[in-house]
Amino acid sequence: MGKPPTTLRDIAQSLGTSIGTVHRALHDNPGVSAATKARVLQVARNLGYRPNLAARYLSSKKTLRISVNTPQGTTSFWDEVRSGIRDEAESILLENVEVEFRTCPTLGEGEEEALEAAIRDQVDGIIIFPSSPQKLRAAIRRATRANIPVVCVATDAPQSGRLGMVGIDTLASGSIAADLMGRFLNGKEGSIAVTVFDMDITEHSEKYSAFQATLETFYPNLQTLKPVEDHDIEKEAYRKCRRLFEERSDLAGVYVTTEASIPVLKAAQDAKLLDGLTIITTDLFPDLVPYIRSSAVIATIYQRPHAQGELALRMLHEFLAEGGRRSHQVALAPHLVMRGNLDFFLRRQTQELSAKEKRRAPRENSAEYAEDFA
Amino acid sequence: MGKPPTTLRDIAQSLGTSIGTVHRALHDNPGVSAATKARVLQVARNLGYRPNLAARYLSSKKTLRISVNTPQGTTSFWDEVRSGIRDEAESILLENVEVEFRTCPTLGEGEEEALEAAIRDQVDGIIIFPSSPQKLRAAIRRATRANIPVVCVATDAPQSGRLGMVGIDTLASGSIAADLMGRFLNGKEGSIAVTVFDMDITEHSEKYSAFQATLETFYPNLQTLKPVEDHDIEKEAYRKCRRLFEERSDLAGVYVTTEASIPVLKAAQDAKLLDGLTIITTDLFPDLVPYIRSSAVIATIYQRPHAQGELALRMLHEFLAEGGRRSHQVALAPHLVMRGNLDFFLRRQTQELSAKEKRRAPRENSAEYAEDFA
DNA sequence: CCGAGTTCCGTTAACGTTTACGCTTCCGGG
DNA sequence: CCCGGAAGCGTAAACGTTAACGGAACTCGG
Repeated sequence: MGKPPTTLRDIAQSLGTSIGTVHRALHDNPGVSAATKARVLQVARNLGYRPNLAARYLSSKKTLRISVNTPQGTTSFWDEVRSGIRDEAESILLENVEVEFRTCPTLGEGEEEALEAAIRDQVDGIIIFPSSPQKLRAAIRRATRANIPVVCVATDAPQSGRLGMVGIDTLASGSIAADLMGRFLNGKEGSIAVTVFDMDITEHSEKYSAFQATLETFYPNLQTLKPVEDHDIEKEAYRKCRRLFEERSDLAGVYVTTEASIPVLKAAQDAKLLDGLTIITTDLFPDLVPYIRSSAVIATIYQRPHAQGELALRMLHEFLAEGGRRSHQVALAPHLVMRGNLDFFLRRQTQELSAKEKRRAPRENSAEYAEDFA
Repeated sequence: MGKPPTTLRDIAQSLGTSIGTVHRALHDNPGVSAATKARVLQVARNLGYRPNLAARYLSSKKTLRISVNTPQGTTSFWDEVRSGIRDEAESILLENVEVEFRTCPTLGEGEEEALEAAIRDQVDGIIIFPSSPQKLRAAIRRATRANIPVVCVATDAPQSGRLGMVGIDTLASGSIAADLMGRFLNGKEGSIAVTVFDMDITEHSEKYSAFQATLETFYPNLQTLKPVEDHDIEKEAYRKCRRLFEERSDLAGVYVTTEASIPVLKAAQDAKLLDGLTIITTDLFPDLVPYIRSSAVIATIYQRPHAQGELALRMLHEFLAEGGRRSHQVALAPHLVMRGNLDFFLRRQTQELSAKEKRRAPRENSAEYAEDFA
């Protein structure tokens, strides 16, 4: 149980070699013959060697540089993600993480260039939002080959070799939206519109089909319409929705799966449907608040950007520090925001975005603290 | 920006004294005069000294022992809390945490004794569920005076000197329950029953009043009844609810704020009201699942026990390791579980409870890993 | 005035890793 | 034969903290 962990010296001794050689072998640095290297690796495995991180950090003192490649964004979503990353970086015990933000001004613009820049800069890890996964696949693969782990936030980039990804569980989101929609409409008949960014994005098509499936099973009197793709372009969203609203007289509700809910709401307003429709949106940002308060938006599904940022950084750091232990696919459960609990989330959001007063707060009663810091 | 942090040696040099003296002064160990101690403390503060945790751990190698005092529980809630604590303990980078579980077989039985035992054992920190805060107040104060930080989970113990607490935000819970209740009942009139453990517990009275307030503001045609206190005694819950169900013919819904929903559901069933009532419960455990599937329970508010456990341990560890930086009052947002997303939560629950396959999972592509561990 | 006991403080060896440096051995070209 | 260089390996000094030991000064009873 409590037997002391094996060290480099243990390995060296059991091989009759030196600690330096062992170190070189384990890090495949030059200066070791292939034969000894193999023997070292073998013994290390047998003895169950695991590096002592405290010693490593103390000795090398090299800080891990990680690049955060995210878009500016039109809502506060990405600000929250970034602040989650920052918070997590600061709270790491070994203070050896340094984040560099490479923020793209507009969605999709210069994403690949920013990624290449990060690789060129030899960062130790990358957190990225792949707005169009297939376009970035090659670049991500290049990073991985350059031995830089990449973690995706919010959207996955399948078959890109990325280390992992953290996002919202699409099934949980889509299903709860459908379930609420059905309940709120309470037996009414009609059709439901769903807007997405693009059905080519795995997450979006998954959300859509989860919504559709749940609605079909539990509320067969409601019918899910074909998805409206808005590509996060305000005009496109407005135009397509406006048209839909005028054409479908049996429309009962709308589920906006992306952060682009404002143009949809404007379209509903202009079509004089804002009060008649049951609208469920996604995310939470200032412009949406009045709609929630007035009940025009009955509920919104909060994708916890702050938590996404925290987890992405933690995943990357754990991997870089000890060689990856945790699961590399994190699907968060979304939060549900309605009129009643809206204030709770707004308070928390501003807290997380400023995140100043929560550190170094005055203390009450602690000798340890007095000893160490006073 | 990147100037090197101050070390013990820096302090010693700037004072013309030795590193040993500085160490003794900062830890108020015996062997330093009051005068020099004061000077050391002063200089340390001026130079902004912060201990290097890696060096500390490397040198002392003492493991932090923390005691987890929780009840056995009738649902899986406490199992999940404990497994969250275990997971977090294992994932801590410096592997210096050791948890001792002191589980009380029945609620409230031997709680104080277990706490005293932990203090006697000289643990470094305690995580506790104070089922009746006022009874434990004195004992918690004793722990704090013995310099053992105490963190409360799920329920707070006010004015006990406890280091901090992590739980579910009561306002967010109560309000969302009310908001959903109102929406689901969709304009119907009637009264709503609310069951709690005991109105003396801050959390429960807060949940109740949040529910009541939200319902009153947004759904004035619904009326919140006086709370039913069940004290987590099955018979009491059944009896009181059964009586209420027979007396109030205008009853439209029930909100169970505790994990003791089964007796309430049984009472509703026996009163032939299971289909007529809109029931919102709390927590998620196997016995509740069929009720959710059958829609007898329309929604349940999941209090995220696993996350509570993780955060409690993290709070304690951060405090012990670096002298407490984070906020010491954590209020989590609850999750909403309905038919649609039920499976997501069940899957995740079993995953968290077993928590074996997620560690040391086979890897795909990592040189770092190969180097260090292979 | 001497030894024993305090009080206060300096010194030093750990802890496990990284890194720079230095020492062999071996090989090919002059 | 000797020199330059490279490949392979050992050595040792860091990194910042803890903890044990030792020594100087001072006190006090005998």
